Amino acid sequence: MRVSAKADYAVRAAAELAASPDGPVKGERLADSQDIPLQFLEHILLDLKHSGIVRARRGAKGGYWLAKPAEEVSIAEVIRAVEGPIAHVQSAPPESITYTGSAKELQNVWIAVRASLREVLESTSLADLVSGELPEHVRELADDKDAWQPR
Amino acid sequence: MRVSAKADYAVRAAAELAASPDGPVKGERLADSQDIPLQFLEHILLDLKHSGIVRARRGAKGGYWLAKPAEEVSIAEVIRAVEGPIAHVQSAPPESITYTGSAKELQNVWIAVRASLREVLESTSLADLVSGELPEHVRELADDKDAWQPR
DNA sequence: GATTCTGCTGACCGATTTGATCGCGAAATA
DNA sequence: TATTTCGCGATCAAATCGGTCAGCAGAATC
Repeated sequence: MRVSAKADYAVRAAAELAASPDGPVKGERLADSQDIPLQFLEHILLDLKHSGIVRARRGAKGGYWLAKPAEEVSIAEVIRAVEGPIAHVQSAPPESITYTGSAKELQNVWIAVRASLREVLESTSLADLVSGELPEHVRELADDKDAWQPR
Repeated sequence: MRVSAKADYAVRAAAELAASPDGPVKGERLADSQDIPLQFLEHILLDLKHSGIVRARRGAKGGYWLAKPAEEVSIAEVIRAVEGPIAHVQSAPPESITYTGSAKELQNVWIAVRASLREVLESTSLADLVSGELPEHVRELADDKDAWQPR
């Protein structure tokens, strides 16, 4: 249940694109501004391109830009583009697993886990992220003092 | 953002223990009933023992049992025992990360992600799991038809 | 048309993690 | 003492992670 460097980088790069609405942004500038290794970032941007989140042009005056308005791109989409489906269990989607005996209800728990992740990640768009205006229920989760407590 | 085999196994084994309240249960029986490789499971049970969730005795009549009542053991505890902290980002806790530029708000998102995971995993005890009486908000998440939709 | 710029892409790399097995020692019981 | 069962480190193959390298393919500029 951890967030990989790749996913973190991807969201940050996408946020940077969302904040630069006009014209292509060079990979190098994204790498610099978010302190991400350039060549690693290029692979990530390629993933984002393949899943239709980003578009790109080569050559002088080339670079990357969002394929859709930042309001229409959720953080969940970005993460899925680089990490694949969210909240898989043993590499399988929770709805496809059946448990037996005392663990019968476990499937419902994993489904709930996925649903709660989705509630946060699908409701938050890149526009929300760069503007700082997170959806209300996300803000409430983040504002809870207990949520900042390590465990 | 995936659930490892180890975590899945750990919760299932713990559920099996929660459902066998009297006396020690042999590793072999746990492995059989939940279809988990025995020797792998033994390592997992050792982790659970080290974190005080389970106790064990060797020899004939030996086996494993819960160190606490099943009502007092959350699924979150079990997962932490085998996987470490939940929802770390790049192997660091989200509260320790600071982002710059357009990604400044990202920390709040990761905090919210962790909080939402905790809301599910800390509120659900092994007793809830084996009885099938999941906490209301967990049940609501799992009952939403959209939550069963793959993506 | 040649050059330069920049993205595209596959190959590769070392370290770590994952999912597991083996073997043996140490308790507990009979 | 023999048997049972857990404790635990060693080892292992495969996958993943985080990242680098090198060369090709378009796009713009001169």
